[in-house]
Amino acid sequence: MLTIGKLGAQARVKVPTIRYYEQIGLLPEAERSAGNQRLYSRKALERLAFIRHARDLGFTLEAIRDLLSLSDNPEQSCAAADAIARAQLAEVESRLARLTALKAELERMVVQCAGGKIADCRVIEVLGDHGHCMADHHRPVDSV
Amino acid sequence: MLTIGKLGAQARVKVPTIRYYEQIGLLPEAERSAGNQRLYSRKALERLAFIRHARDLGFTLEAIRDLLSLSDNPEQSCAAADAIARAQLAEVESRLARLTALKAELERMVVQCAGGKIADCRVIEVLGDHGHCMADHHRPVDSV
DNA sequence: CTTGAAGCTATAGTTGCTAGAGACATTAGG
DNA sequence: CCTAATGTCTCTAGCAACTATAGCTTCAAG
Repeated sequence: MLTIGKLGAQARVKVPTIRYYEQIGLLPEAERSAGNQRLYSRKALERLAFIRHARDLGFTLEAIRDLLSLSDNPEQSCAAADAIARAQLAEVESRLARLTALKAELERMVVQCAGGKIADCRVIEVLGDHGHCMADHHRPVDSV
Repeated sequence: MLTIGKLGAQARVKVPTIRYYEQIGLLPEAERSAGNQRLYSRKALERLAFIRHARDLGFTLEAIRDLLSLSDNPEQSCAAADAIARAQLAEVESRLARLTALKAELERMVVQCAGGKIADCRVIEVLGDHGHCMADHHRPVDSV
């Protein structure tokens, strides 16, 4: 049995984050020691590793909740999990496209800034005028 | 003079967002009509367009605050604005790299899911096991 | 002159954590 | 065995950057 600190170290998840996951029901309530400290099994570590990995891949906690409920009921069809992963892939591809356009524009801005005064600064100028845009990146680029 | 709704439409910024920007001091307090409604000049529209564009490019509100104070003092050197833009570019490049790795893994997951039962589903399996990772994307991928 | 859209303020909610306070538990060293 | 340091507990509040709701007032069109 692992204490919360060891668990966090093994899964590379911070301790308050683990407690937060328990609070929102993503992790079951942990067993407790005589002194009321949380104790975790190897199974709990696997579940947390699953969550950590899915977060790294950009899944929201809601999507992870779905995936976990799928893996808790392994007799169902794989289609649902597949759909979640496909949706996630589409999202990632869209973000990639927008980020690429965005990178081009930032590079253009930086190159054009010739080290003069603000008054001539292309960074400021480009930011002030949509007409200078080369690409259609005009949708919120919020989260990976 | 524009009402807040017209301003929002022209800059493609939602009305509550404009009020929020005023509240946090990113926009100056607007003039008011006799009936206490906010009125905006063309200058205000430009400032809001600047913010909108910078947000699209992924600048934080804090970075935008800095850029705006630079553009309010056009006699200074351009170096600070350039530094902000360069930092943003570096951030975007790092996100691009991680997203690309992530996309590869999601594709692999989707391909491997052959439409069977969850018990054989690679989506779940890959997410549960860091050993399956092909790329080093194991850093928080939080925001674009 | 009426009615419906648009505006106002204020507050609370969102996502995914992170940080702090103050109290109790555990462990390593002397 | 005692103590000091570290770890853990609960609870609350805070972060970014909005978004939504409620309950009101104002404005513009017909």
